[in-house]
Amino acid sequence: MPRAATVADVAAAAGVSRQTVSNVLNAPDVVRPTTRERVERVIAELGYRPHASARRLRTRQSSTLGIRLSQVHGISGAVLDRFLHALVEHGDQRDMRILLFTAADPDDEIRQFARLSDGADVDGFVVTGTFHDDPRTSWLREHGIPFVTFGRPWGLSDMNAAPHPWVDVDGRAGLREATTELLARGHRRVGFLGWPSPSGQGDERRRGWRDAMARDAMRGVPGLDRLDLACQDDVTAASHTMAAARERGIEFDALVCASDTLALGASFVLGTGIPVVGYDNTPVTDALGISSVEQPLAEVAGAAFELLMGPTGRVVLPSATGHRLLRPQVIWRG
Amino acid sequence: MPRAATVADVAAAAGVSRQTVSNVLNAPDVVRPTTRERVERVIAELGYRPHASARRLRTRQSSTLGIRLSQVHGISGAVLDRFLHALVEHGDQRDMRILLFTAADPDDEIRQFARLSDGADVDGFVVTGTFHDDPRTSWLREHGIPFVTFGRPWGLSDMNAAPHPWVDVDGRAGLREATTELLARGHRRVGFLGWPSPSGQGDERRRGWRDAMARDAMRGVPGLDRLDLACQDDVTAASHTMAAARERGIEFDALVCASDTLALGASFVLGTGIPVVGYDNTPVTDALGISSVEQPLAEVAGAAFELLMGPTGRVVLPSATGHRLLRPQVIWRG
DNA sequence: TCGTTCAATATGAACGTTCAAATTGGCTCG
DNA sequence: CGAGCCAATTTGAACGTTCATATTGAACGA
Repeated sequence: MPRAATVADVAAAAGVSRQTVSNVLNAPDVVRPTTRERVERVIAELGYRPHASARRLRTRQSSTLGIRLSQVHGISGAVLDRFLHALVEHGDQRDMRILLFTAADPDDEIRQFARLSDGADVDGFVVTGTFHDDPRTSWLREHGIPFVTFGRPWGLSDMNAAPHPWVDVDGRAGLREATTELLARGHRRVGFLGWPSPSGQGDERRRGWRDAMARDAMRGVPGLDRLDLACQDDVTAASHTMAAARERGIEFDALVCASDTLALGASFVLGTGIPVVGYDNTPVTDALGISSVEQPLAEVAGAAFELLMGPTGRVVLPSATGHRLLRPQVIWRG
Repeated sequence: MPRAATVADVAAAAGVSRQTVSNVLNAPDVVRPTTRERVERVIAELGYRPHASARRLRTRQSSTLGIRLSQVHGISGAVLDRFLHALVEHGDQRDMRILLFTAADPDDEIRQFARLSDGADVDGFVVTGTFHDDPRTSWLREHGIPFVTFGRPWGLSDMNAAPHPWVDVDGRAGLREATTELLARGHRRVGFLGWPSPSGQGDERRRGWRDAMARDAMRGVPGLDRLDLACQDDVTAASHTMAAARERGIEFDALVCASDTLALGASFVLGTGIPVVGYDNTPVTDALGISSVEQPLAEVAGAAFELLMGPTGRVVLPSATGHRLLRPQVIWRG
């Protein structure tokens, strides 16, 4: 393989200076059209491609975002998968790359933040799975490193005044929509199977179900609390919880769940007659014909870039810390 | 945030030259211990971290491997997930990074190869999901770009004389082991549900089942072919195929499958009495208590690096194209 | 005593790009 | 007709590191 062409080679072959070649690539409008065409032709002939590291060294930006590849997370691992895919595709359009790293725990993740940003490996981070009093976001903020979270900053009184940009999916709206539709289809005793409180996302989803139930149903139905179940995010636990509820004499018309894992476990007990709605639209629910709430991951990825880069071509420390709350979509099946 | 420290800063503070600082990091043994300690102390004080892009520019290697993040892959998406995780962790130890890219089809993937390697974004690639007459591997070979495949070069008469390094998991051994164990437990009519031939991996797994059946069972059992079923890799298709077989009067003691997807579909029809073994050990089988063959993905990742870098610290065009065929492990459940 | 050798460290250049500032030359206008 | 302007292009330097080579000084043998 011959040595790769450089700007100097292109410049010589086209009879212009290095800078003009650079301009053809980075600021085409300042170059006279005839010159531009000539240079472009030479670039194509030589198969010239700018050396990424040289460019990064000079411009002092890596055009790369870091994201933690979290440890496998049960049945809904596909969510991170799809999110990653969306990030990479969106990044392509913006000339950004995605670099993976792993971490054992939040502190370790902070150590990786330091390593990657000190080494100028990345311009910023996409932080997933935020939680109450998240040490990661405060660390990044203190160190002036750009980032955006997928997940809102739980525990704040006013989400709109968050100290950093975030994107999230409105699980409450998702479950409200699912429940409302079930009620519209004539179901009355629509139950909820979620996670024990407190849980940021879990409680939001529960609220969505309550919203719909309080507004629409509750005519001659016992207290909502009887239909409100919770257990660990585990298939077997979900089955047990549902079976126990039945034994206590609680009957369900339909069920909405905080996750596909719970939906799967519940559907074994409820059988095929009673509609169950899960959350995350994992391949399993697709395969089994269970309805599910799907997060708009492509839009989440787009919003993440938008918040981090704005209309500009580079990652900036966002002065106005925006946010985006996206609506999920219910996929009906069966 | 103050400007990050550079080798020059460290050198000045420690009263040595740039090169000595560089040596402390890259060739500690040529520096006198007392000097080394002094420099190391200064490095710690200043929080110096080498600038990755500058180093890459100078050394002409990116210390990065590219891997395609393939489009969603049904129920066994978790496999790529876990493989990625293993790659990243292993890469950490070798000071290598993993860069993601996406591609719509093999030709597009080749275009990405060109883009990333011309731009010196990566030193090489990990290519997954090889198939018969794979244009990707020939392209990479022709262009002198280092790579290793996860998946053997299907279609060759002699795998040991492959034109490029590869790692793969011995699915045949996995299914042989699973089947042998079922026979040892007293099952006789052990069926196989796989994919239609020809299929590299699928046929290998079928062979594993046949190995065990031919060796151990077949005393007073009808022809193997009756117990050998195939359908698309789809839960519903698997259920239908099993149901149809039953209607034709074929009875099973146990079943081994080419994938967890098939195992899932089959287990719905067979119920809980008849043991089913899947392939890939996805979270679903774990959740449902279905046995499954697990691929040693961490070892695959290790072998990939080993083949690509050898004992050296850098990616090299492997002159001797080695390979590694790893044994999977059956996870018994239920 | 004086070259010779070798370990330890220092110096200058180079990797390929873009930034900042300088140069060129055609055009307008008083 | 010359000063002034502007678009187009060029030039020199710099980003932070490591390579290749040079320099230093102490130890050694004849």
